[in-house]
Amino acid sequence: MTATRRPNRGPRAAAANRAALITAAREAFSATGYDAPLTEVARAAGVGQGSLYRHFPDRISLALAVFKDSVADLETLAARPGTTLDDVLDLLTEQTIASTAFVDMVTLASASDPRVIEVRDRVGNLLAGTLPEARRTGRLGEDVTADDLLLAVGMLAGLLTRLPAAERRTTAERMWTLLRHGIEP
Amino acid sequence: MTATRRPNRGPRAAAANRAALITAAREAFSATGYDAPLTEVARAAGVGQGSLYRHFPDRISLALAVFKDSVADLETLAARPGTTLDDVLDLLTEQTIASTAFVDMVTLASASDPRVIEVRDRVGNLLAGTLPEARRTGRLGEDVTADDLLLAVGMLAGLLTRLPAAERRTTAERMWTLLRHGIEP
DNA sequence: CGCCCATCGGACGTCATTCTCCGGTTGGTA
DNA sequence: TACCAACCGGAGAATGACGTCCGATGGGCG
Repeated sequence: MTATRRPNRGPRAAAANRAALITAAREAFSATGYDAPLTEVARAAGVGQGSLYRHFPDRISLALAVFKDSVADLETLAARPGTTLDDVLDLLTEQTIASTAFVDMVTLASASDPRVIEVRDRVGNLLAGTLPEARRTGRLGEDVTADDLLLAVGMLAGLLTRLPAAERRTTAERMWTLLRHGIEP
Repeated sequence: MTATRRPNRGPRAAAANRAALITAAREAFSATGYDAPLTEVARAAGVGQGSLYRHFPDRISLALAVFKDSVADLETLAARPGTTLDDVLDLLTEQTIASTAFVDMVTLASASDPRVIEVRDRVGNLLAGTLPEARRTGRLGEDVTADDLLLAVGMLAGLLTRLPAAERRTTAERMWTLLRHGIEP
């Protein structure tokens, strides 16, 4: 019955294009920021704009595909027993240095989009899970919430976006020690 | 000798237009951010684009005119005897809540412009002047520099830019207590 | 073997913004 | 009063990004 419509030129080229787009977008987001021109992403992926917009109707769906792994990594780490708040924040910072776009997306105007909200909530939740332990061990003030932590990372990202890539790591580390000290009791 | 060329239609309309442009720009920067369309500034000032670009050849010169007062206020405050680092930071934060554009300009790409560098240095210097006292009274860690403080304000501005105006004050205060705690010894 | 259709790529229309150019206006001065 | 230099405003060219539309392509199925 060949009931299911099977793509013709398809499954191969389509998947390859999709993958190429994600890779190109990851680099563009990293280099240029969340605002990177999609036109440029398509060019770098060696793909027409038509294909780009077919696979990813808007910037958000492309970004979600790019950062799917990032969130998964965070969740895996947070789920592992013995993981502390510091560990999670370290990873999140590392991701932010590599590309501010993820945090940008979650903080930006697009933050009103349900898909983005879902992602932010996931990050918020996995952060929240590590808070009690951090409070017990005196690493975190009683009045600091998961929201505060997200805002702090948002601040950091907001600064890094404007910095030339070369200075990001140094600056991020300076500011991060400052923030970490700030959230202590 | 009527030696000096005197403007004809001039001194009056020109000065009024200039003032109107500065006022309009201040509002636009505050509402929309440093990226506010200059076209809109001209419209709001009731002035043609030609006049805008004649008075202020580029965005930076307009912004410098707008924020001249802000820097002056900071310097006046810092020069007053008895002023502490906290006082200066409070004013700077207040200015940032009112409009992130000032800090944006100093942090952004345009930061390579000599005129902008000069302004940033002035702010850096007046901050630096209050550091010794703050260290003595235990309000500031030994290893925190004036640069760090500028970066911290830059972070805050980076976050506020992305927030709807209504949430700015609350968020700024939360993050600011966190930062202030962070710079303590 | 040849048709068919899912998929491809990029040309194109739209829109927002920047900045320039130039004909028109005005008021001080002779 | 009449001239004209300085100033005015806005039309519009240039740029760069977005998102759509459509003719071309080529792999699978009959």
